[in-house]
Amino acid sequence: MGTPPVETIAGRDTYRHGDLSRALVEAGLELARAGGPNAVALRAATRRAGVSPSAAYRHFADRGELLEAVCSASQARVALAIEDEQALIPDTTDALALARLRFRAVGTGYLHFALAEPGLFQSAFTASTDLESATSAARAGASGRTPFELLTDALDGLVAVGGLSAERRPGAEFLAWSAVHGLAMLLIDGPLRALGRDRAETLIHRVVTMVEQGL
Amino acid sequence: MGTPPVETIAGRDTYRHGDLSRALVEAGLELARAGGPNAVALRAATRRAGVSPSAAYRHFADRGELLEAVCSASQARVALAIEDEQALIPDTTDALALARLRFRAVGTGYLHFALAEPGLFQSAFTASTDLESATSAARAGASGRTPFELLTDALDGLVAVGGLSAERRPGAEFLAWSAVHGLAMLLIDGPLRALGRDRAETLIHRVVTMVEQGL
DNA sequence: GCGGTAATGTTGACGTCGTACACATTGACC
DNA sequence: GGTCAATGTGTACGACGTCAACATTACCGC
Repeated sequence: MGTPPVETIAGRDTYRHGDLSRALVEAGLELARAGGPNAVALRAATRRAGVSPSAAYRHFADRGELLEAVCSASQARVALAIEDEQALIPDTTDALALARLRFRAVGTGYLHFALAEPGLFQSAFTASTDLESATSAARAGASGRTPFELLTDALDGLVAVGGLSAERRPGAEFLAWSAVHGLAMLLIDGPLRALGRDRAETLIHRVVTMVEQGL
Repeated sequence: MGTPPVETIAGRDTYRHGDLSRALVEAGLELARAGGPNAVALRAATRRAGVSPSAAYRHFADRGELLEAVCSASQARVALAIEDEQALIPDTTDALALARLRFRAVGTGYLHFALAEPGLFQSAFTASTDLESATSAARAGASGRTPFELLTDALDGLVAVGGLSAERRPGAEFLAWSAVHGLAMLLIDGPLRALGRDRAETLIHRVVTMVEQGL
């Protein structure tokens, strides 16, 4: 007799959670959105998932591994933002103009995401990542490409239509990335934090133009 | 009778410390050098200063204020690095060439410091700072100018000798800073972390050139 | 169907951190 | 010389990451 213990464990009727790994990453994303990478705490994430702190260790070796998963998920969102920006480009028969617009959209999409979701943006790129992992599937958007790959694609597209000489192509992704990433950091974290939306937009346009001309 | 308590408190014979504020900042700098801004812990700093944790609160409102002081000190070192780089420029009568070299030295000094002292560099610029505080005396080098001011000086110098049109001058500091700061981040923290010294040096040269041409 | 095993979650503990409060010590000034 | 403000100490609390021992359950071969 006696009623069986339904919901004895907060928000859960079974002993097993079911999909804790994903739940922790999603909780981590919320924490990152609100407070950046430093706010991604193991205990806070497990609390949100309705699970005891140690449970996280069945899925992640330590906090760093959870943070890395959150980082990958954040990068995937950056990729989506870039793809969205590229999708706004009107149809054109001018291949060169199109390639240029696609290239610019990488930068503007990147920067608009940084402004719209500073916490996620910081988590995406301040948590340490190396070049190999910058091209891993977990960080890709709808097209299956990571932000870094979307950038190299755009540069290759420029070369294909003569918008960039092949001799200047090698390493160009790092030049472009540096400029755009740096502006993002200054706008979010740094001395340009207090800049108004309009001024920020102007700067974004100028930086992307500088890259286009300076490559 | 009985011997008076000499050195009862670790590394100190008096109850008062004497210069705790400075000692804490210096301890904080060591921590930052070794582990970046996240490693700047109040308790660790007080431990190194041979003082109890609460003592720090007589000089800093909270950890954030200590971190900010460490940040200022780190920026002062960046300024010194830039000044050192500029001091290496050989004498020339060609005013334009000199202005260009002085401008480039800002970028290369900045980036060389980032590579040589990544922990300090991160602490200098990731701990949030706004534009007003980017021009405060605590962050200045030997010349009394902050890194940001050294950059604006170099740009003004370029305009003065015709190396940059006056119409392109406004906001140019942000373009230049973005590119250089972004590369620093990618080299230290980001995907370019594993790059060799030579490749990094090549990239540094190219980014500075891109800025020069793209301004 | 049944029992064992591996996967998954819980409990309790330890050492770290930031911070607050009450208390102790001391230099400096009337 | 006594008082006061400045400075440092001790103790405590809650949050954090992490570990080891234990509990519960899904699944797989019999």
